Amino acid sequence: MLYQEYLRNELEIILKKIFSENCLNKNLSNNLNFSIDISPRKEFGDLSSNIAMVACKILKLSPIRLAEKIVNQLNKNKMILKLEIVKPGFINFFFKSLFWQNQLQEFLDLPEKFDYKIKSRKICLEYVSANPTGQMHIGHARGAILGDSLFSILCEVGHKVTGEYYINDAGEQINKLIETVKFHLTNTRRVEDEMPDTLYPGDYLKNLTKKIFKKEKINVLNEKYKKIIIENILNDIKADLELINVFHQSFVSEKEISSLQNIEKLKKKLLEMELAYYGFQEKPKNIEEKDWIKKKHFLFRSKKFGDDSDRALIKPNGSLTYFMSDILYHQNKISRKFDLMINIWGVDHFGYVKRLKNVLNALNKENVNLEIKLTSLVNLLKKNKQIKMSKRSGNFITMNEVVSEVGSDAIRYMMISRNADKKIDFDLDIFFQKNKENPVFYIQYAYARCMSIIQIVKEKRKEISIDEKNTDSLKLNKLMLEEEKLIIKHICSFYDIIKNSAIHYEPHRISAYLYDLAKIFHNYWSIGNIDAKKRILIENDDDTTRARTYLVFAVKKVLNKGLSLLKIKCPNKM
RNA sequence: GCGCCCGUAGCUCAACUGGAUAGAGCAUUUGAUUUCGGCUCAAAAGGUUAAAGGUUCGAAUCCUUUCGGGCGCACCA
Repeated sequence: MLYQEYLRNELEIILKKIFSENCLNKNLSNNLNFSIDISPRKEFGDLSSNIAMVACKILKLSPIRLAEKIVNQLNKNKMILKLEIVKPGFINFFFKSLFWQNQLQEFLDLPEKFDYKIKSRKICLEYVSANPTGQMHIGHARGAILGDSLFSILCEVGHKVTGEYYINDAGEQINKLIETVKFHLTNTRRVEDEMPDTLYPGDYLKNLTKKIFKKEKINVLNEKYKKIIIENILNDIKADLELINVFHQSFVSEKEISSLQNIEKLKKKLLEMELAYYGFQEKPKNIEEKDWIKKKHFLFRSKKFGDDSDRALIKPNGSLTYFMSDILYHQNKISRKFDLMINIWGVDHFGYVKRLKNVLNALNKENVNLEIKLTSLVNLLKKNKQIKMSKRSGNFITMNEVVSEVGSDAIRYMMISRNADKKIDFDLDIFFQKNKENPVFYIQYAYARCMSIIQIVKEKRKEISIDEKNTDSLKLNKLMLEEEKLIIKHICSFYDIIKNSAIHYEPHRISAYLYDLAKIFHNYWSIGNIDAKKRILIENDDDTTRARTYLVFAVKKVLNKGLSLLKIKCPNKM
């Protein structure tokens, strides 16, 4: 059992006992959320816990007094070298070396599929969902990679996840797309400037039109052609996504979901439940009186749920708003019986979050579990200057271009290494460097070093004869260095990091963890340069070499698994 | 005008969701290694966590106010 689980169990048993002794229901202790951490400082031992401070209130004891009680019980534990109680009430644990050596063995003995002890849920994870009206840009990549990484992580801990792409293949933006293609069909020789600004600018659609229609003369773009155009764009998007290893299991078409029948059904339900009505929309606060044209819409009673004004569902011309089609889509998801829906949206959709949740909760009797993760903006930097992006002129950097410059690994790392709600300054220059400043290089280099050790042992030190499973004559008591203990501690917390990353939907915890592990491993490596006895491979000392190589196996395993979860390559050589 | 998010070292970011003296990388200064793998390692310096108040054993984290930045608040996406 890894130390987190082990120590938690021990502490919980003790706590229950103390609760009973104090005539309290021992189950009260179940809700206590105490922590077990790697101690932030050496003086604080190997591990530390705040258990006494968290539990003291219910027990009406001072934290120190409670800590003493807990420590008294723990003293019987043979693996513990020393226990200390510090100031406000922390308990610091000092374990025997044997304990950590055993932990390494435990870690490598774990089965391939780790049991995270999480209740498996059926999850619909929606990401990307870029409109099929143009190419992907770097902002799309952020949502795509966050979504895709979350997909891996949620699957890893045991959830059943469907990665889904919602195709906005209906509505206004598609009309605009078709108009743009029509323009290119009939205006082949005109210069860009003459393009009306109601159309999508840029060369992409111009070239696409050429590619699809070649020299065919088309007068009317019927449904068949519309479909072909959208399919072509969608295929380009999928190809771009593949470049950064992003995939979906399910593609859902807006057009199919928002059939007349479904619309009528939803309209009827909304009216019956008095959630919607036909009426005039209020003038928004940021619009001048003179610019405001009063129109009659089909409106959601958003005010009832604390919104400033009621929100349009169906426009005067009968077409759907984005909001309405989102309701249809989510009702469709709900009918597919997911335990949880997670959406990755750009922060510009922020305004919809509350009202979508409100309408879904009102429409459905059962609680709707919808989690919406918003991603902030991405700024591209080159030579310390921001690369200007102008969607209006059509001159924006496509994701494709960024991939061809820095590669998929760099993009993937960068996009998940920051909390979603913070903007990213993506400095492309960093990823051309082959040094510590480039975090991807740094982590991959640690992995390559592990592989190098393993390779040397296999080829030049055959007498060592070791692999992950062959642990004959392995003497882990040779691992006595502080650096080795630190690595073991980190490695054994790996699965907790993944678990927390899944619980909070935060992949950046994994990238940060891998960076830390790479750091302490490089450190371990380099102390061998100062003191030959501390090298991993030592002449004339097979036992130590074997034990240290075994540790390297563990580091390799973690780096490999971590990088694979984030879909970043693990190079054997660099 | 209203709502939400953000503000942490000169720069780019962490901080296990309320824990100990707020940590990393870059840049700066100093040293080690160039022999398992070369852009690797160590040390120093750098902070009133935007500001002020409050909550409690304990606050970057929670509450209130102010300042600054971003986004949203018809339609369009």
